[in-house]
Amino acid sequence: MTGQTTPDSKDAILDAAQDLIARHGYAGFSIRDLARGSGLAKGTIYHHFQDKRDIYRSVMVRDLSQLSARVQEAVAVADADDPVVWLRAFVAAFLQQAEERRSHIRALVRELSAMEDGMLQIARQVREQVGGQVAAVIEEGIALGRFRAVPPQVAVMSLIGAMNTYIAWQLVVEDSPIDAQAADALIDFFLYGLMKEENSDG
Amino acid sequence: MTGQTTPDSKDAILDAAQDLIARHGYAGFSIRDLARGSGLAKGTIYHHFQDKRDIYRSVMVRDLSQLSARVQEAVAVADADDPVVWLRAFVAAFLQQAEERRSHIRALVRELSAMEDGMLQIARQVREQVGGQVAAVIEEGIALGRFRAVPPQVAVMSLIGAMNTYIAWQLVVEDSPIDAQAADALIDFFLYGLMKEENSDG
Amino acid sequence: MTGQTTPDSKDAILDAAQDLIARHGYAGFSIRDLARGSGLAKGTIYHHFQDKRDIYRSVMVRDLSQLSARVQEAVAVADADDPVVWLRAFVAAFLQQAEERRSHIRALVRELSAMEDGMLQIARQVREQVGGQVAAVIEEGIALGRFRAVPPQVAVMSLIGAMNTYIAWQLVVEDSPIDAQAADALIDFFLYGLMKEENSDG
Amino acid sequence: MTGQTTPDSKDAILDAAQDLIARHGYAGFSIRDLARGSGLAKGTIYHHFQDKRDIYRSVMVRDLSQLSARVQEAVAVADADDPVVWLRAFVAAFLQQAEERRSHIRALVRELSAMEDGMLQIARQVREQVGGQVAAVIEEGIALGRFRAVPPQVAVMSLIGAMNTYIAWQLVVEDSPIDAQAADALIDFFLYGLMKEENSDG
DNA sequence: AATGAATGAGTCTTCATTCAT
DNA sequence: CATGAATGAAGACTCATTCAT
Repeated sequence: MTGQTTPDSKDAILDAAQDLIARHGYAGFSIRDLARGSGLAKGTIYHHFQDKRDIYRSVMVRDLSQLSARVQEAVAVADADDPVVWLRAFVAAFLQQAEERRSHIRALVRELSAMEDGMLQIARQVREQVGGQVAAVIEEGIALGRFRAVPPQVAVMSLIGAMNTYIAWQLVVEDSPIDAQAADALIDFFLYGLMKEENSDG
Repeated sequence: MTGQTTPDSKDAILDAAQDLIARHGYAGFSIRDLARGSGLAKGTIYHHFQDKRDIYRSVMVRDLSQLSARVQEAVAVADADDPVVWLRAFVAAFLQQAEERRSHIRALVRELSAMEDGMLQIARQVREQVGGQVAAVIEEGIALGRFRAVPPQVAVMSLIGAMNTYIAWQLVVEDSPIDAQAADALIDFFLYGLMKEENSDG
Repeated sequence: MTGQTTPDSKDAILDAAQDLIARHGYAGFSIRDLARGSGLAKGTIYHHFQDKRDIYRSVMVRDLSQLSARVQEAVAVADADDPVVWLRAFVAAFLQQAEERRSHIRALVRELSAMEDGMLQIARQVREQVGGQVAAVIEEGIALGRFRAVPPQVAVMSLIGAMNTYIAWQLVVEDSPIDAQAADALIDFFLYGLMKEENSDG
Repeated sequence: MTGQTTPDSKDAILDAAQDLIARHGYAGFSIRDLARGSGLAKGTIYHHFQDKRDIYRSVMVRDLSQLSARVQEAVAVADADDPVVWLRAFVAAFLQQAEERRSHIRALVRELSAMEDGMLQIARQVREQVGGQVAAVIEEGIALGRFRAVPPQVAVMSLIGAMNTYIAWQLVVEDSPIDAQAADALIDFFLYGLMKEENSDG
């Protein structure tokens, strides 16, 4: 009943493409490899997608929405009433996502600047969605009198920035896994700067 | 004054390559374009460099050292005795550098994960050099009793992370210039989290 | 009214093919474009025709017979007793046909030499049919004592040749419409060479 | 001393291309075959020419100028004072050229309508050059009182048209050689229509 | 130091065609 | 009658690189 368009091999292509883009970037992956990787003929790929760019675009759209959804979902279970708890859950989910999708992160990072306008809008949406949620929680914390009155955007940038840099160096440069303890130190530092007088969460 | 060995066309190649890499990334730029851009013949390029990788490596080495030197230089004039003043100068210099080298930043961001080991070591050196300097200043601030006792690496990551994220979104995604006020808010938030009881710097 | 066997989509394909062949020639048109142009799926085209060649052949057969029929028909109304009147009517009909089917003419011209034997036979038939008719009229004129005794084939070639060259340059090279006055001058010159002593026709 | 740019392999490519275009037309010949035919690598072809179109253009330019030059040259030896002699020489040279370059003629005929503007201008120049010469001779004949006063363009079209049609059917459709006797009849018919009272030339 | 000719593997993409549904 | 998924060969063209001059 639902418009099922046999997304069988289209997904196979997308899967293989995601992997290849993660490893070699846009310019660096070839349709030939994609055919090999997806088990389909080159022609078939062009039956499902118009372009190399079209494939790239589709992969990125799919991935960004997955990323967003997964973080959302992970955060949903946290106690929504306590901003501190929520933020800790968010950091944990975000870093875990990164850990699980190492190579994908690399691709995103690498291709960020090569993105075309259509893509960037999607990226912007994800940012606004995720960043907006974090900002809302921070504002709530301020309203509750638990956080001091800082511009929420600045706080969001600091938090996500610290995480991103940590991820970039840990996963991309050092090629070593996420360290839970380091992650804790990170959120602690952030919360200290954010909170009023009482300790982080002790 | 410096021992200039008239590396005339070698620099021309490097200049053209820097521009091209900034625009298209490693896999996306071609020797043909490089020849066109530098005004030399393809053969000549191979007379000066062994490889495409060799060109890439050379560009990155030159750029990273320039980046590092410029930040160093800008920070040198700041009052080295007051950690707060130093950190503010550092943030200003770092962001200004980014502003001036937009396209180069894009390239660095994009190519980070594609870097080979040799390159990564250079990147690591820069990080250690720059990050180490920041960490040293923070440690000094802690020793002086002006900052609270946090793991310096965490603080460094938070500061550089916030800046990077800000830069990435401002320059790469939004394509708009660095905003001095936003930069101030950023360092204020960071310093508040870092300092003991007194306000950021008044 | 006519025994129409509802060859619905077969004609749609032929129509689209005629247009495409006119524009790009045999090797230059693709089944994909044909599918797009006819509003049918590629598979459907192969349901109606065996081959790309088969499509081509069918288009040409249809077009040549249309061409022939239309000229025939136009000439039928002319006074069949006066060869001069008939020839003038023929030239007029021929040139008008060309005017109406510009692009088709182009295709025919372009593909003439690439035609396979089967096609050439059809072309030959048309030539013999049309040329034979003209030759017959000329012979009749000779018999009536109005034309001088020339080899009819030579006369036919001169007339059709002049028209073809005129058409080729006017429609194909210059891309400008048929000029009635020029057409008159053409037939006048021809008739003068053909006729005995009296003037062309006043 | 002359700017010799080693036109060695460039000519080899042009030669092979001329042959292939003659046989298969523009859309029908492939760079791969061209490489094979010229004994060079695919890359080398693109070192000398920008495009497939560029190759095509170059071949046509070269051929058209050759054609024009050869006819010119052949006609130069004829008695320039007698227009009738000149015209007979012209027809002979033109038909002989056609005979010698069968396949080339086919290509020209076939590709006429696919020609781009640049090419058409060249074709136009050749036409004006050749046609203009013929027209001049006819005008001279009129001035000398040997030909009747006809619009020279019409006469030129009739003559060249008859020849072209003859060539087209003989070489392209029938694939049989030029017949000297038929050629004679052709020019005779033309001259009769052109001349005043005396016989063709006997 | 510099060139331009040459290469062949590789690029993305389109081709005509088949076939299960 | 009609489709759309699938194919692999072939399409034009670019690649990084070599080498004689």
